[in-house]
Amino acid sequence: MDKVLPVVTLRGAVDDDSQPPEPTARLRVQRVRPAYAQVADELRAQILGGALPAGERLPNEAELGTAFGVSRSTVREALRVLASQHLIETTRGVRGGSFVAAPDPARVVEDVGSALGVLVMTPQLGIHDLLEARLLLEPTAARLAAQRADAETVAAIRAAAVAPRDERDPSGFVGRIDFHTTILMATGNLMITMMGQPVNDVLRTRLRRDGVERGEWDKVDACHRDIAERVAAGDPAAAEEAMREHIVTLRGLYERDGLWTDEP
Amino acid sequence: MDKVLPVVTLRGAVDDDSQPPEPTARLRVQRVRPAYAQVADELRAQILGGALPAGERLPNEAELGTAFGVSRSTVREALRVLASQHLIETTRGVRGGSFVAAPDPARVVEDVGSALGVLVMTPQLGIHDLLEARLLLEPTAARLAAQRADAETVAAIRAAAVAPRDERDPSGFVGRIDFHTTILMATGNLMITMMGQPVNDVLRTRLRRDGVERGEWDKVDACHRDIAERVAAGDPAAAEEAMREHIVTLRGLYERDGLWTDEP
DNA sequence: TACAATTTGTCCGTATGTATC
DNA sequence: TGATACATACGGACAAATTGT
Repeated sequence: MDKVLPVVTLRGAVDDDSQPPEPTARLRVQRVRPAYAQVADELRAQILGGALPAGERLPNEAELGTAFGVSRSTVREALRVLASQHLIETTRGVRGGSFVAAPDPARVVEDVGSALGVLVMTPQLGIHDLLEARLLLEPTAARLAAQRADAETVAAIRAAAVAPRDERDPSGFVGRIDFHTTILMATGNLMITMMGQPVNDVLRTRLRRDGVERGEWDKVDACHRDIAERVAAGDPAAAEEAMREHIVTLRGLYERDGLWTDEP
Repeated sequence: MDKVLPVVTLRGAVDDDSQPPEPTARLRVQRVRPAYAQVADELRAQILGGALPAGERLPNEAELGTAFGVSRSTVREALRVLASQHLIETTRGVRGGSFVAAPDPARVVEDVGSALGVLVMTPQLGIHDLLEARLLLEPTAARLAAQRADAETVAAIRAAAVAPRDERDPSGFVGRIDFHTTILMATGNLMITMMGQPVNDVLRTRLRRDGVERGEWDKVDACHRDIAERVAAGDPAAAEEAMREHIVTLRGLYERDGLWTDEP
């Protein structure tokens, strides 16, 4: 309870856009920053600034309230904000409380994906953009994978290439997209994985799985196995080219209409 | 107040991981989903599902409470979660309330950037990964820009190539672009822009700009002008190659240590 | 200018659920 | 089997902000 210092707990502080010489500003200028937001800001700054290291336990809600000079309800609203940004985790019971969360790549990928997800229904982002991005990213990813994959990773890629069909995914649709995710992860570059994953997520949720003959999916599976083998062989150029051709083929499949739906 | 339908407002519902045959699970399984989270989930589903279109005004907090069978405090915590994810915006006063937020590319890029920000302090994501991702993305972006940029875009690129660095321009999406962002946007592909922008954001905030002789920055500016001219000339291959060389050079500059700081 | 209406913001008090010892 | 220490949830009250009259 030492580190949480409410430096300036000014009630009703304005967030200082300093617009006295601007009487024309009409568009909803947030004049006062609510207390819960100020508390959240302060805690976030302390977390990101390293004052509160990962795993650190925060004071309980009542103590935070007195420390910041606000009520418990206000503290709770601030904590909800931080929790939804995965900066803290809170558990109940004695030994419970709010703890600074450790950065988790998987969660960040999720966050990025869901952040991008809200854009995908806008007319500003169409399937053509997604497929172009995929064509930009994944062939090179395949190249890097071929350069770097160790035995374990190769095994994972081979496994993903056979498109596991479970009861919830009889056509293997989701499994096929997972192959692409596996390739991305095989680059060993978390940034590249995170850039590519949202595209696959969106395709997974927005693409209709029916209306395609089984023969087409068989061809896709063959492509995947081919790519997997080229990666396993450690042949970067071949892997890249195979992935490129595969994606171009997929693009034709997707855009030969009917597969893309504007309704989720 | 019609569209907000609390389909199954079960209090104390378990989120069904169905792990009765697993008594060994020790690692904090979230057994019950708190009411505020359930409310947030339901509202989020309605927003993302399109049942609540952008701009729509939600019922006030009291009404939401009775609709979901929870108290107003609980509703408020749910609303804070949604607001922190930029799914709603809340204002006070008559005519105020909570409104479904319109998807905003600039905000999404911000979110992605801040989500990534928590990762760059971990050993799992180093500057090498960022620069590799940049090297993957931006040369091709330059190629696409050279293929597609119209006169106006070319002018913007030229302007960005000579724009002064280190200038804070907090207004808007276009306002705080640097040269690399301009190139990304010139692809005309929002997905590519959003994939590349976080990298630039992170580099901008985490890179020390001092400790480099002015001559080095002059060379960078020269590179930018060179790339801009190749894009303007509509020479995709030349633009791509220039950008690639430029980034490789930058990588050397960054990694010749001292430029990367682990303190924000 | 003043006042009323509406809605979020904030507080308090209390009770309950949950995990640990 | 309690006892403890947390978060979770409720309901009511009032304050503050914004808009309209």
